Amino acid sequence: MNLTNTQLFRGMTQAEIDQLLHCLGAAERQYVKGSVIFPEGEPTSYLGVVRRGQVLLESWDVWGNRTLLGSAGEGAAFAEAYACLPGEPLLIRVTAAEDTTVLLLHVERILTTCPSACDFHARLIRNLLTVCAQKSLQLSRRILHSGSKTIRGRLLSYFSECVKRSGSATFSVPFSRQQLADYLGVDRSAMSNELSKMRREGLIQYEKNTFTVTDGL
Amino acid sequence: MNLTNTQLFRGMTQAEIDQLLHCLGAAERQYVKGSVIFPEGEPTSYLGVVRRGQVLLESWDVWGNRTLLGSAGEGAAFAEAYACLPGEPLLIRVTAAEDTTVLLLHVERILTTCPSACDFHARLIRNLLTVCAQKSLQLSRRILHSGSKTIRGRLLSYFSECVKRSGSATFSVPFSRQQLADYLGVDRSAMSNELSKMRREGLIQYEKNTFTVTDGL
DNA sequence: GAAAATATGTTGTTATAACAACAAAAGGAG
DNA sequence: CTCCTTTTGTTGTTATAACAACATATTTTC
Repeated sequence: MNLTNTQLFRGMTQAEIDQLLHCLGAAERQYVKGSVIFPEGEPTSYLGVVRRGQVLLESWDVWGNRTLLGSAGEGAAFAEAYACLPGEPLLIRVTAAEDTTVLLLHVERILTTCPSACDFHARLIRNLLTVCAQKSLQLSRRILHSGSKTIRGRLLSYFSECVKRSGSATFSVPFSRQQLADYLGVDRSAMSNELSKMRREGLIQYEKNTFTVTDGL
Repeated sequence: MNLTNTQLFRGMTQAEIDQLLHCLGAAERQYVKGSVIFPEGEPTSYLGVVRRGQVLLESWDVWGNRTLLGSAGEGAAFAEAYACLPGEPLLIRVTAAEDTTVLLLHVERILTTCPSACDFHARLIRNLLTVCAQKSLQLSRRILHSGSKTIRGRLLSYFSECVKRSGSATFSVPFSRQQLADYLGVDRSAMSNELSKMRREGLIQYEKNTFTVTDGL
């Protein structure tokens, strides 16, 4: 993943980014599938950017229910809210959904070093704000998808976002069935059942993680 | 509400804030209970700060279910994420829960005007980032409260946050019963029923909007 | 390629929350 | 104070999703 295409480094040249990374003391780390990148309950001073792979943001309650707050694919930032709030313990655990490479940036350095000295540093701060705002919207959408009381309603709400985002009636979801169920806050088997029903009724088609909304949604 | 106590203006003197407000062209507006401050679907260039009263952030799906994303009390900012993302249509509607006075700030002006010229302007941008990050956490908590499949689980999750935030086993919630139900994504009458059960079982006590968790939560 | 592990789909049963309808209480307006 | 409106609580019924258990399919590992 080229960093020039990420939200965080948008508007910068590769040379500027290289200089910035050096100045910020950025570290690149690799994680094997399933390993924990940031544990729940601990604060972090670092914000992450996915260079390769995918990370999951998940939480487990006392009864063992997992909630999936979301995922970050290539180029996406994660844990930026916590990194901006020193000492704030993570409500979620960040894990590698597959073998993943991430870039870790010390947010304090982004915010405190020479904010006026270099042009692109100011740009970086502004980009960070944009990323935070977008993450808020992502979370809002996540909430609205769970607004319906029925499984079908939640699926349709989620699918309609997928259609809008991909600009096509056919799209692939970045989740396994279990993950999607946890994201929508429903039981996996009940969701599988509902998906089958919807397919039988001609509302949708799907093959693995690729879905097509056949009815005009 | 004194602005020196708000997250957005934290660390500034009244004189600095006054100067800033003038420089930013801030506008104060009043809204009667129930009126719409920002309509759903429209973008906004303004971020709001509640000076007096309370605002609600709510959304309605096609089936008529209302979801309450949260509320902003005195001193709290709202719509900051949308204001930071020009052209982004609001997923929610912002209304006055009671007679309310708000301060409206044009975010572009915060971000583009003389970012290096004045000290407290840089401070404002940094504060805005903090506010955005905190809002993200608020939304994350909101999601985690709906993680449990049972009404009781959701109530306990929410109450446990209230206890933590207020630092006391007795706290008041900023919601009516209907609003709390919409916030937790459950039916109001079923929630009332569950609250009664929990009271009978000695888990909680309540009187209007003041709750006490009697069991060590 | 075979075996194991994991993921997905199916069905039936049961618990639970939604829903509807109403009663009671609280709050506001005149 | 009284009437009206709104909010909250109660109960019974019904729809629905959770759950459990299993079958099938897919992926991973050796």
